[in-house]
Amino acid sequence: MQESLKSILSEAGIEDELIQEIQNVGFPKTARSGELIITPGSTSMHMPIVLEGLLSVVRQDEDANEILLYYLEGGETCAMSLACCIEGKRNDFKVTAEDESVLWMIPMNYLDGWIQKYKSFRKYIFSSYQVRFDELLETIDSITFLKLQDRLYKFLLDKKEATRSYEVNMSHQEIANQMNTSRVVISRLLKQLEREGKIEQHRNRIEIL
DNA sequence: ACATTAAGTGATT
DNA sequence: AATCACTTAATGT
Repeated sequence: MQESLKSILSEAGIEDELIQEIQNVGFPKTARSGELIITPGSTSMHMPIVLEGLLSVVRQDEDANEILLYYLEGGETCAMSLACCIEGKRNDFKVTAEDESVLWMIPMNYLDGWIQKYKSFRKYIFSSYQVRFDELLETIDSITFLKLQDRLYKFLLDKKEATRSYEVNMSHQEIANQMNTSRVVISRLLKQLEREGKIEQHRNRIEIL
């Protein structure tokens, strides 16, 4: 696990000195599949780096409406919790482990200093923002310009990409929640996709063809 | 066998 | 595309 942290960081161009520090002050956190990692309303005191597994970042409003923003995979860090860290604000999103995951948690009080001291760290943070930002743009595009059926198909393909599996183990209800629409609508659209031969349905499971 | 939860469908707005 | 009301199918106890 220390190894994967090391290779992730050096991949990102971070010098050995800082890698050493990150290893010293951080600690590992494992999450079971389905576990909530960041809940809305909490204040995060740590910046997480994903070492293994898959996390989903979901935006939530006060009526518990939800919308999936993006997935986080190995090597990535959560830009949103970072922003919260630095600003000391409350989170207004939730992060869930979609899979057995391992995170490396770094106490936030180190971040400021590192950003000042290490150009490579600054670059790492900024580029992870960049990546997140691009993903958000894509999500916005999809919400604004795609018909719901295309959005749904894209949702499934993204999930496939993220999990590297042709199986999506979600109920219609869960999908509807993440896309902020109703279960009935999802059922109808999935049925259509099935008729078009793009997917195959089973209970609590969808196979992408 | 029965209850519970998931999925399918027509009608209406 | 959302909601209602209802049916049917799958699964757990």
